[in-house]
Amino acid sequence: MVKSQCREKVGLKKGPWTPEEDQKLLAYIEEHGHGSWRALPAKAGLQRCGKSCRLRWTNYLRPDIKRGKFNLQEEQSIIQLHALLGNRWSAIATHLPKRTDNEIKNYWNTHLKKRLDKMGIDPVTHKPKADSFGSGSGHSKGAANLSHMAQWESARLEAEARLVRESKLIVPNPPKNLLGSAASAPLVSNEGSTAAPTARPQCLDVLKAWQGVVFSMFSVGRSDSLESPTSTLNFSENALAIPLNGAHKQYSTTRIAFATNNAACIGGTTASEFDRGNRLGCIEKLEETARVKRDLDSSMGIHDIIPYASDHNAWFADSPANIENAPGGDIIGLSEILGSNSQEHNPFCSGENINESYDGNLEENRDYWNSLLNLVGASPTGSAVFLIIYTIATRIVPLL
DNA sequence: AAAGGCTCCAACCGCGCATGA
DNA sequence: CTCATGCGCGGTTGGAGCCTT
Repeated sequence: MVKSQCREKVGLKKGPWTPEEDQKLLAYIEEHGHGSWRALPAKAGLQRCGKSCRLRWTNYLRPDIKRGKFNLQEEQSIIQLHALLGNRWSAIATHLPKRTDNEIKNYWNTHLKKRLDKMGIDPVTHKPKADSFGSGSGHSKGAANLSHMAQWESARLEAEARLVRESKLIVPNPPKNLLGSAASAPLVSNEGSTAAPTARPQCLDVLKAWQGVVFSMFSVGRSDSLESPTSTLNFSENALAIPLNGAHKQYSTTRIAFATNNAACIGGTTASEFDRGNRLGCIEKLEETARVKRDLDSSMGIHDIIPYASDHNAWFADSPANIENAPGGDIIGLSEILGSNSQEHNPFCSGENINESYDGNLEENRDYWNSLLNLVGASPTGSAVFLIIYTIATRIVPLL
C-alpha cells in the first residue's frame, strides 16, 4: 500500500489553515495552477503536504464554491441523489453547483440523515423502516427492479462522469433552459490554472439515469432488460401499452413520446459519442428536444398533464383539491396514484416542523416519497419524466 | 458562572484506481 | 507484467463554538 503522502515527511504542518497559508496557496495557484500537488507545497513555500493543499483548495479556497446554508432545493436534491447514488458524494456534488462533496457529505451526516431517521425512513435505503409502504410482492418486485437499474445507471453515471472529467471538454455557451439549469455544476479543470468554471455537458446528467430507469421499468419482464448499464433508446411497445385512463391515454402517450424524444439525446448520447466529437450533435438533439417540448407545451398544455411541472415548489404548495380540480389534473389518475399531497406534514415544505409532528405513520412516508418526486421538478423536463417513471414503477407495474 | 454534552465542519486518514516507467 | 507514484474518494476525527443543566 502506498504510504500516505502526509506521513512521508515529518515536520509538515497539520491542522487548521491560517490566513497566511491560504493566501500563499491562492496566490500560487492563481499564478501557476496547481500542477503536481505533490510538488506544490515546496514551490508555494508551504509547510504542508500536497494532499493537504489539494483538500484546502478543493474544499475551501476554490473561487467557484458556494458556502453557507443549503436551501430547500439543494436539500431535496441531495436526498434524491443519495437515494439514487448512495454515498457517492463526488457524484452527488456534480449535480449541485458550487457545492463540494465534503460539504454535502457533512450536511448529510449532520442534518439530513437525522431528519430522515426521525421521519422513520432508513437513510441508507430510503425506505420506511417498517417497510409498510413497500409491502406486497408486486411492489417489492418493481422496487427491486428499480433499485437494480438504479445501480446500473449509477455505475454508468460514474463512468461517464469520469470520462467527462478526463476529456476536459468545454461546451461554449451551453443552450439555456434545455434541461432546467444551464448553469449546472462546474467542472474544475484538471489543469489547475485558475479553475474558471466550465460548463458541464448537459447530456450527462442524472436525468439520463432517470431515463434509464424509465426504460427499465417499461421493459419489466423482458429478459434482456437488465443486461447492460448502457442500454438506451430501446423503448419497447410496452411503453405505450401501459394501461392508462382511457380518455387521457392520448395525452399520456404523447408525454411518453416526449420522454422518448428526450432520451434520444439524454440517454442515447453516450460519453463515447462525446469523445467521438458528437457534442454538437448532442446539443442539436437537446435543442430539438426543447423545441418539441415547447410545441407540446403550447399545443396540449404540459402543465395539464404534470401540474406545476415547471414550478416544483408549487407542487406541494398547492392543495390536493386544487390538483384534483386542475385542468387535466386527474390525468393518468395522478392524484389517485400519489394520494393526497398533504402539505402540512411535509417536512421539506414546512420548515422544521418535522420534529414537532412526525409520528411515523404512512402519511409522512407518503409525503417523503412525494418529496422525492417533487425534487426532480427542479428540472422541468426531468420532473415529468421522473413522475411517470416513478408512478409506473411503484403503482402500475405491481398491478401488471 | 461553570461544567458537561452536543453540534458542526474542516481536515485528516486509508484505500483504491489510473498512469507511466 | 510489475512497481512506484499521484490523485480522488469516502469514512472518520478533533476541536471550536453552542446549548443545556
